Amino acid sequence: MTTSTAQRAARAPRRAPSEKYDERRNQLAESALQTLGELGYARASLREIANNSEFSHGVVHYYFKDKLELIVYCVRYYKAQCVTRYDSVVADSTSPEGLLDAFAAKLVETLQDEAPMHRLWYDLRTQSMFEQPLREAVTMIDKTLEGMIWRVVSRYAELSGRPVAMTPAAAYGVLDGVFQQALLAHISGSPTALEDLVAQVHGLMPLVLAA
Amino acid sequence: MTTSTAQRAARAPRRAPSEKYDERRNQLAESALQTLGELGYARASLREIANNSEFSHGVVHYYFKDKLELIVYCVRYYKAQCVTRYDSVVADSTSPEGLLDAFAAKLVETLQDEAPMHRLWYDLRTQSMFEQPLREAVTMIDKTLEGMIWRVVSRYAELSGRPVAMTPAAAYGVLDGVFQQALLAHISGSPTALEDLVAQVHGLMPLVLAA
DNA sequence: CGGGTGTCTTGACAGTTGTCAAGGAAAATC
DNA sequence: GATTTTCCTTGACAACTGTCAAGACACCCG
Repeated sequence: MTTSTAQRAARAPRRAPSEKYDERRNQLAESALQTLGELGYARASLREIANNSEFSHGVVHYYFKDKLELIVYCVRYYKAQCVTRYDSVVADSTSPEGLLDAFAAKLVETLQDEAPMHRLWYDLRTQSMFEQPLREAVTMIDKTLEGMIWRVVSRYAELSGRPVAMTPAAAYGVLDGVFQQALLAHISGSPTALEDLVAQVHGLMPLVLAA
Repeated sequence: MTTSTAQRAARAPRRAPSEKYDERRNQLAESALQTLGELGYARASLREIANNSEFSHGVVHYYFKDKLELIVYCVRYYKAQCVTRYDSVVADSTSPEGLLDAFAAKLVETLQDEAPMHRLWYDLRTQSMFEQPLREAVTMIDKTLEGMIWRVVSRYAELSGRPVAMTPAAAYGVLDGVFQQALLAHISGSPTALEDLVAQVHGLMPLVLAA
């Protein structure tokens, strides 16, 4: 009775016409991600999110139980766009130097074009240190990103004919650290942030391989 | 007229009895840091901060113009406790292995004992990607931390008789990345987070030196 | 065409937030 | 001891938040 939305969320999605339901959820998620990327997790209210969509603020509770459910859905939705980001780099490269150049170029490209999304990700990951409900989704994505980096690194090792000298977690931590630094520098307006990142990655990648 | 606090903040601190003024500011800052470390930047309200002190919520505007001025003051105040953290490691070590062990132990110690402060720092640094007013203070501290790491790394190189193979920024980014990862894992309850950090640091530090 | 269901808007609620003014208490000054 | 200055509390304000109920609109099936 109070539950038209709850029933909806619980029951299996209505067969024929209700990809529309999931479609709306994704539409909401995309608007939300844009607003979240602009304002950050804390300052992005449901009304602001709805304002940046073509709907009104009440509609969120028709498609999502909570603000948290929306956020978590957004995070997972966002993940789908990330995982394959460097697959072409891995697939198309035929030499270690080529892979390195392509990888660095791709890093710079996404840092430039999707800076709001990246800072949102770091925001959410940090917030998960304060809010347990976020932790599961964040941990899952973090593992996914670690795997993504690991595919690049191990392909790089393969092309170099040398084994990787560290664990997947360490390789991810190292590269994530310099990427995060470059993101902050770039958002702060540093004109050399992008080239610095390229230089750092070129300097770092050989070090992840064993002598 | 509306400005008893503004005058106060602007004019040079009253000579004799008014280290009390700065003392209160520091007292407020310490309470605020504790609350901020517990709740994070977004959820730490001025009332909550004041509740965790021995004062009432209105007093904040007597000593600080803004919430932001309080936060920035806290960040700078916090910095003072950080910079010298590894100085003893640098001063007391006589061999590369000894320095490495002492450094890793210190990292684990602070990760364990001051986890809320560390997640607050990462929170504030991330928030500075959304709020320009935070950026200046954050950038300043980040540079300070970079210098702190650089002193460790270059001392390590000195003891090893080999030059450092990367820039201060890169070395800081790398170590900060793995530390942040370990912090998240530790807060998430991973029982191996601390030993993993030790292992990663031991594996990583030799790589920052040139062959 | 009329009833019914899915979709969305509107308006309201209780709670919280930063901010500040008015005033009391305490301390310092004369 | 009286008065001024410093310090702190109290209470209020407007704005904003997540949440949800009541109802309007549109669409489809009988």
